[in-house]
Amino acid sequence: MVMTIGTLGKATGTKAETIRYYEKIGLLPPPGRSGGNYRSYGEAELGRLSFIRRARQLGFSLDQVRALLELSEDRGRDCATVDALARGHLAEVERKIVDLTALQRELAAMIASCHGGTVGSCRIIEALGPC
Amino acid sequence: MVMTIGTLGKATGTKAETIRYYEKIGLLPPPGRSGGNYRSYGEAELGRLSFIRRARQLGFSLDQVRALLELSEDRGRDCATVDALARGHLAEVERKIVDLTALQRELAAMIASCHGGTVGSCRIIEALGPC
DNA sequence: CATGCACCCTGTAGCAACTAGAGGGTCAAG
DNA sequence: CTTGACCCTCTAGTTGCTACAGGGTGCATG
Repeated sequence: MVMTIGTLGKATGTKAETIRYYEKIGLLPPPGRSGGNYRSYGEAELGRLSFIRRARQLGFSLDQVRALLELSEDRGRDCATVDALARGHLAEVERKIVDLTALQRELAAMIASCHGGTVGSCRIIEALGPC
Repeated sequence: MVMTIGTLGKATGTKAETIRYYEKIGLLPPPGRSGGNYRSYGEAELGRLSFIRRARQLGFSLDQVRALLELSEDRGRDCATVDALARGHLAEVERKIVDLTALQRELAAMIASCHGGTVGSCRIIEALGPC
C-alpha cells in the first residue's frame, strides 16, 4: 500500500508541511520517490509517523520523541530508560499544572477585586502597577 | 534616580537583553542616553517595566500586555475592557489546566502499565506504537 | 487535445518571547 | 595604566511548526 504525502497526512492527522518538516529534521527517513518526484510512503512510515504523532499529543518534545523512537528500535534493551523519560515528562506536566493553578488563583482574585468603574480606580490595573 | 539597564534589570528581575528587546518591539519607549551612549532610566520606566513583568508573570502575552498598558494610560476610561481581557486570559489558563490534567492522567496510566523488562514488551512503547 | 483543478515539489520567511554570541566601547577601582 | 565589569549594536539561534512564492504533476472533463 503506497501513499502520497497527503494521504499519509490524512491517515495520521498531519499536514504535508509538517511531514516534510519531520523529514528535514531527521525524525522521518527520506522516503522513496515516484516518477513525478512525489514522496511515496508505505506501512512502515505510517507506523513511525503515528508513533510520533501520538507521542506529540502526549506532550513529548520532538527531542524526546526522537529518543523514544531510538529506544523503541532496540527491542532487547531494558525499558528503564523509556520509563524514566516518561516519568520525567509526567513530572514536568505536573509542575506545569501546579504553576497554572497558582496563576489561576491569582488571576481569579484579581478579577474578583474589580467592581467596575474607570481604569483609574481599576483593581486589576492597580494590581499590576507599581507597589 | 537614574539607572543603567543593568540596575533596572536587577530591580525588576529582567535581563538587559530582554529590556532592549522590549524597547525594540515598542513596549518600552527609547530611554535617554548618557554621555557614553548608555541607556538611562528613571522612576517612570521602572514602573512601566514592573507592570510589564508582573503581567508576564501572570501569563499575559506581550500583545495583551501592550493592550493593558494602553488601557492603563487612559485613567478615565471604563475598565470593562481590562476586565474582559483578564477574564479571557483566565479562561485560557483554565483550559490549559484541563488539557494538562487529561494529559497527566494518560501519562500516569501509561507509566503504571509498565512493569519493567525489555523494550520489546514495554507497555509505554506499545501504547505509542501502531494500534 | 486542451484545460482546469487538486495535488505535489523546493526553498524561504514568519510566529512567540526571548537568549546567546560576536566584536567592540566605557567607566571606575587599584 | 590596566583590569574587570558593565554597556553598545547586530545577528542568529531556540521550538514546532505554518504560510507563502513560484513552480511541476496527474487525472478528469469539455
